[in-house]
Amino acid sequence: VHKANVLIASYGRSGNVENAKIVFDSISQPDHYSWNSLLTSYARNGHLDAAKAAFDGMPLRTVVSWGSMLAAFAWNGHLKQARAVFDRIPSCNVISWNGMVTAYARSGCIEEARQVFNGMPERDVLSWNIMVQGYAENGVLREAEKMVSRCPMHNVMSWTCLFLAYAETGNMKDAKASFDRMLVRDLVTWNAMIQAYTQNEYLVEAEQVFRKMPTREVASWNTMIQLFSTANHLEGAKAVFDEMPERNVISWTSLLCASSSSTVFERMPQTSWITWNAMLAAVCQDGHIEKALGLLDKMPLKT
RNA sequence: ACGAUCAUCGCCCACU
Repeated sequence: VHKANVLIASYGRSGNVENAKIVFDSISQPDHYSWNSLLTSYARNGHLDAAKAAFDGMPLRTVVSWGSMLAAFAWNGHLKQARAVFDRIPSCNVISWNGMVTAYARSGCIEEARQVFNGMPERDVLSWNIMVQGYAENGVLREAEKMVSRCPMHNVMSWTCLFLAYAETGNMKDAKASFDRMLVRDLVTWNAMIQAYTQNEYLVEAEQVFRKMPTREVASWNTMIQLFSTANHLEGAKAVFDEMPERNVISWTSLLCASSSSTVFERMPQTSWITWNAMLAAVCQDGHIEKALGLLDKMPLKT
């Protein structure tokens, strides 16, 4: 049974609701894990009615089932219903509370989110994170900042979210200051820093940060390609590309954007629809209508 | 027997 349950859950995660249901039906004695997995498969993929039916039909509703249902409503924009579910949960845990906070925060009801957050009997890292992200997304940087400093755990993700919110305003002074104030940083933080500099065309600073980084990963290198690309420095971009220890689709696509060259495109080991769009854009820019149409024909997925 | 599988955030890099 438990193997089947895992299957249901993974089908659900990949959006394959039909298969999830088939597996579920093949179980002679589904337990509450099976039911919950089925429920979340529906919930995650927008099948609200099916989710409701599963919820009503299940023999035993655990706090997980309630949580799924809450998330299902929240995801589909039914805040009121989500709230109704929340109010009826027999025994809330942190996750249920977080779910409710998330529901409000994501719908832009940051005040309500805050109220729920304030009423929480206990909070975990996620609770704080959701609030920080919520404030940051709504541009209330002062509150986001307060949240981060009040948070008892040192949480990289919160710090990074706050940093990104500053960076988005284009005020690199504030962004840098918040970066410097961080007590903990991880790769993502560093990557975000060079990315922010690059985007705001502080190319020298970006490269300095890149050099200073304790470790690097593909994303860091990719940003360096883009750095040279924004500087119109094709040779530099190529040099980075050759120098980097490993490459992914994004590396290739970045190089493609820098060079607009179809030879790069042909050499690519993998492509994605973004790659195709990038190539298409480059070809159109050069006015090669025939080529563009040819590309369009060959495109695996048109958007 | 216990455990393991299910719900909430998941933050950084490519086209538009």
